[in-house]
Amino acid sequence: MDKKALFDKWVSFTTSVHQVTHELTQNAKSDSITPVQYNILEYITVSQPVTPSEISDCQHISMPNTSRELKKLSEKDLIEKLSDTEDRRKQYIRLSKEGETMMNEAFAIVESRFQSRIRNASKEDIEDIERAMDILQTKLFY
Amino acid sequence: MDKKALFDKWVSFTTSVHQVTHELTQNAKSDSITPVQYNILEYITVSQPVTPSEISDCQHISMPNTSRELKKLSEKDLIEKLSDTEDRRKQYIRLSKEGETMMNEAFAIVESRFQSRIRNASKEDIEDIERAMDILQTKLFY
DNA sequence: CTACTTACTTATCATTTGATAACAAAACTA
DNA sequence: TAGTTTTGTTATCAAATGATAAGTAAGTAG
Repeated sequence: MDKKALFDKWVSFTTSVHQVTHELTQNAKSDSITPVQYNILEYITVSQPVTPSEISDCQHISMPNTSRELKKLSEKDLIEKLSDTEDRRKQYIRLSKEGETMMNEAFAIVESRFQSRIRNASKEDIEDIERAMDILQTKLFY
Repeated sequence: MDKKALFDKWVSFTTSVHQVTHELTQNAKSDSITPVQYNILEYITVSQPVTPSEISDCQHISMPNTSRELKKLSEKDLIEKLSDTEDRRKQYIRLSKEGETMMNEAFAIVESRFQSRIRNASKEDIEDIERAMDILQTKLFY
């Protein structure tokens, strides 16, 4: 297989990943937050504590818009802001108790859908899947 | 590894896929179309000819909004609408010459970024990547 | 032929998102 | 200390997106 064919395969593969991700995550989030807010919360969940700048960089949202959305999340009591004691310009963002509860619920829905998707997979299948994800994450999606 | 751990790995994996996809595709599209319009064109590109209903289903856009965006793409001469001769309610959407040119340019940018990402991969790496994508597409992202 | 369904369109409205300018406060640097 | 950079905020505006109601035209079923 030449490199052009590998690219085509990559296109098809990523399309499938996006498709399935959408299936598993749709309607999992609470209606009280917007899609962008959910993405931010998801990022905070796996990376906390994070600064607004990091959120801005990783989620590709401008600082003013990041600040606005964080303010809204804060007003909804889903996150907490802590000032860095060293550099008082910086803030550390964490999920609040409520935010954690909300994200746990969302993740539980997604996980149950995920588990039912692999319900019929054999032990060998699971190991194959695991290995394949490791390979791709190391060699392609680093 | 238990199934919970596999789920965690899946979360991390899909996050990476989305991250890298974003890197490779950012600014590849023409400024004259919106992100949603690009997604629609991308779908048409790989699946043409398609009906508005199929676009609506697969891209998760309501029929009224799909219709609106297709109208805009049509006004920009990027797509062509053909009525089905059998069932005259149906339409078949295809890229126009201009639409193809635009999508070819976008894909060329993405592909060159993709190729430079795997520039350092050995022949074995390429084969591993290829196999891993096959496995995941068959067993997980079907 | 009538009623119902399907495929798509038009119009309208509210919300979300993205972009920009202007600002403030803290930290760094020469 | 004066000027610069970093980090974040506020305000404002335009564009993109999502949702809904109402309508048309073609096909289908009784």
